[in-house]
Amino acid sequence: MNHNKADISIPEPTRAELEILQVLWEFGPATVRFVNDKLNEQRDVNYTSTLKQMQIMVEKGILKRDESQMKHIYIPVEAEHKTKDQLLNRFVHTLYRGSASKLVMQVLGNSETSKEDLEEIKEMLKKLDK
Amino acid sequence: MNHNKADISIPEPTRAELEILQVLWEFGPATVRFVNDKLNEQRDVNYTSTLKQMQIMVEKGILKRDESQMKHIYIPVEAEHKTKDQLLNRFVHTLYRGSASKLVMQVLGNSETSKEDLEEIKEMLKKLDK
DNA sequence: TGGTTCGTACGAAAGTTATCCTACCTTTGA
DNA sequence: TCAAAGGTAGGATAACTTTCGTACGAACCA
Repeated sequence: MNHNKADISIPEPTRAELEILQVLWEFGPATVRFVNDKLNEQRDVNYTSTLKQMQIMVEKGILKRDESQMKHIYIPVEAEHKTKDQLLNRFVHTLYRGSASKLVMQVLGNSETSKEDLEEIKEMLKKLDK
Repeated sequence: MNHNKADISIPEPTRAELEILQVLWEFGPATVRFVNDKLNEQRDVNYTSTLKQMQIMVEKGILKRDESQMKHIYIPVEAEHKTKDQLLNRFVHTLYRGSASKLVMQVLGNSETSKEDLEEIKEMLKKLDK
C-alpha cells in the first residue's frame, strides 16, 4: 500500500541534515538558535553553519519555515516515522536486497546488540504472535 | 565483546563503493571488467569509472588486489558480515539512538515489509527462544 | 606484423556536502 | 539614542565523491 507515494518523496537527508531533523523531531518546531545549541551539546558547530544547513533544507523541501516572526521557526515537512521508513527501506534494499528478515537476523547476530534489546525484541514478537 | 576492534575498522564505504562491494561479496574476488559488467546490468557506468573507483578503494584499504596477472583481481579486505555489522551499527546509532529493538519495531511497522518477511522473523525469534 | 581489443594509470572536471566569513538588518537595554 | 547582541542572507571555500577522457602498454589474431 502507498508504494508510489513513498517513491516520490523528499530527497534523502544527508548526515548533517539528519542531525538537525533529530532535534526537530525530538523537540518539535524550533529556531536555528535552539537547534544549534542542541547540536553544540554534542560537537562544535558555528551558528551560521547550522543556519545555512537549515536554509538549504528548506530549499530542498525537507523543512518548511514560519517567517511571520523575525526568528524563523523551522518544521520538518515529513513526519519522523515516514522519513525513517524511507531510510530504513533504502538501507534494507541496499544491504539486504530488500529482505527485512535478513536485516533482523543481522541485528540478532550483531555483537553490539545488547541483551536488553534482544529481550525486548523477543517480547515484541511474542505479542505479535498472539 | 570486540568493541574496540570494530571501532578502528575501515572507512565507511560510499554509495558507489558499496555497489562494488556487493558484487564482490556475491561473486567473490573479481576483475574490474567483471564488476563493471555486473554494474551495467543495473545502470550505465563507464569502464574507467569502475576502474577508478576500485583503485581508490585499494588506496583506502577497502579492497586489496592480486597484481600477479595482467588482469588484477580485487578482493574485499573485510568480510561481508563485518562490514554490514558496522553499517548496521551506524544506522541504529544514527536513527534509533543505538536501540536495536526500536529498529526492529520500525521494520515490523513498515508497510514495505512483506508478510513473508514477517513470518520469517517470527520463526527466527521462536527458535531463539528455545 | 601490425591493427584492434583489452588492460592499467593518471588527471581533470563537475557535483555534493559541510563549514564559516562577511554584510546587513532588527531588537534590546544602558 | 546608540552600541551591543542576535537575527537572516548570501557567497567562498575546502574536502570528498563520482565520472570519464586520454595516454599508453600488453595481448590477440587476421
